[in-house]
Amino acid sequence: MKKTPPPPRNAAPTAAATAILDVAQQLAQTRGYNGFSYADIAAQLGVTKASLHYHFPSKAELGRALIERYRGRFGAALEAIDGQTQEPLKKLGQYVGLYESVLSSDRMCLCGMLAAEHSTLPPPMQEGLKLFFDENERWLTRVLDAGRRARALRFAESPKERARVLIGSLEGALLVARSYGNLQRFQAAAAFVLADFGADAPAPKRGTKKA
Amino acid sequence: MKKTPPPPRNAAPTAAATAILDVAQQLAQTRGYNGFSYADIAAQLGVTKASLHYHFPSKAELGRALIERYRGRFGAALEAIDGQTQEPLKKLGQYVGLYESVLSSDRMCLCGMLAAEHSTLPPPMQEGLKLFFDENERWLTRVLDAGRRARALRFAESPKERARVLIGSLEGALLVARSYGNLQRFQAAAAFVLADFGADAPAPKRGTKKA
DNA sequence: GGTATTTTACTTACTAGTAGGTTAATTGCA
DNA sequence: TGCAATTAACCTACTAGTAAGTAAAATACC
Repeated sequence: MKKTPPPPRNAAPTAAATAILDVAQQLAQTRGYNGFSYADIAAQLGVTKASLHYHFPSKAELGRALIERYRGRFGAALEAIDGQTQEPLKKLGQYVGLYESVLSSDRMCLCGMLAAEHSTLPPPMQEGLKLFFDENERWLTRVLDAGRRARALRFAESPKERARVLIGSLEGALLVARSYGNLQRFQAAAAFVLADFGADAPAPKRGTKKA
Repeated sequence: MKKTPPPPRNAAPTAAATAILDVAQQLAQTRGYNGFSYADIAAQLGVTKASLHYHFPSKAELGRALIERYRGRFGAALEAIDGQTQEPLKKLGQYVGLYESVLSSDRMCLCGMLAAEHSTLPPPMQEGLKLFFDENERWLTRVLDAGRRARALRFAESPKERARVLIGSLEGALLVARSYGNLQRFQAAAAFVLADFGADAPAPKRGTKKA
C-alpha cells in the first residue's frame, strides 16, 4: 500500500524543491492557500503537476513546508537584527521594515494570510502558524522588555501584551493597506506604532522611505 | 437569447435570498471567499445549487451582495452608536465591541477576511471593500476629531491617520486572535488601543486578569 | 367570479473546466 | 547500469454555471 515513491523529505532542499516553494510562496502570499493550485505552480515553472507531487506529495505537505521555511527565514532575520544593532527602537524599526518589504512586493505576510484561512488549513499548518506568531512574540517581548529597562522605550503594559498588540497591528495594517494597493498607508501606520513607544523618539521619516 | 429568467435584483430581499446570504456570510467569514462553494451553501440550506443560482446568478454577484449588506449593517450599527452615547470613549468602546462580537461567533470581520483575498476578488467586490473601510474611517475620524476637541480623547496625529491605524489594529487583532481561538487575546489588544487614547481610560467591561 | 396567462421559486439533469492526486513509463546523468 | 527526476496519461471529486421543465402563486382579462 505504498502510495508514492519515497520523496526525500527533511534534508537539504534540492534546487527544484526550492523553486517550487518560491512560486508557491508568492502565490500563497498574494492569493492565499485556497487561491492557488498545483496547476498554477506547474504553469509558472513550466513543469507538470506530477513533478510537483514528486517533491511535495500533497498540498498539505507543501503548505507545511512553506510555513516552516518562512518561519525559519523570519527567525534568521530577527537574529540578523540582533546582530546589527543594540538600540531597541532601531530594532523595532527594522522589525517593521520586514513587514514593509513584504508589502513592497505586493504580498501579504504569509502567516497573516494563512491566519485568515486558518479554519480551512490542515492541522500541521495551523500549528506552524502558532509557532510563527509565538516566535515573533518572544523576540518582540525580549526587545520591549530590554528596551524599557534601558529607558529607550516607554509603555505601560506588560511587554508580552504589548508585543501581541504590535504583531496584530502590523498584520492588520498590512492587510488593509494591501487592499488599497497603497504602501504609504502601511508606512503611516508603522510610523505611528513606533512613535507610540517613545514620546518623541527619533521618528522614522514620513513619506517615501524607499528611494 | 435571454440566458436567464430576469431575477428581481435590487429591491426588497426575499426570505430565500436572505437565508442564502446568511449562510454564505457565515462561510465567508470563517473560510473565506475562496473557501466555500455553492454546494456548501446548498447543503446547509437543503436546496439545490441551481436554486442558489436563481437568486444569485454568479458567485461574484453573491459576493457583491454579501459586502453590500454587510456594509449597510455596519453603517447602521455606527448610527446606532451615535444614537446611544455622546461620550467619545464610549463610542470607541462600542465600536470595538462590534469587532469583538464578530470574534465571539468564531468569525473574522467579513471585509477583513476578504481583504486578505483581495487580489482574487472580482472588481465589484474589491470596490465594495474599499467603501467599507472608507466608511469606517470616516465615522472614526469624526468621533476622534470631536473627542479630541472635547478633550475626551488624547492623541497627537491627525484624526484620519489615527482612524486608519485603529481599523488596521482591530482587524489585525481579530486575525491573529482567531488563529489562537482566543477571545481574550483580542480583548487585551482592544483594551490597549482604547487605553492609548486617554491616559487611564475606564477599562472595558470584561475582566483583566493578570498582575 | 372564473379562466388564461405570467411570474416566482424552485427541481433534475447536465455541461465544461479544474481540483488534488496516482500510475507507469521515460529521461538524463553519474 | 542504477537511480533521481520528470512526463504522459489518467482518475475521481468537485467547481461554477446552464438547460429545461414544473407546481404553485400572482396577475390580467372578460
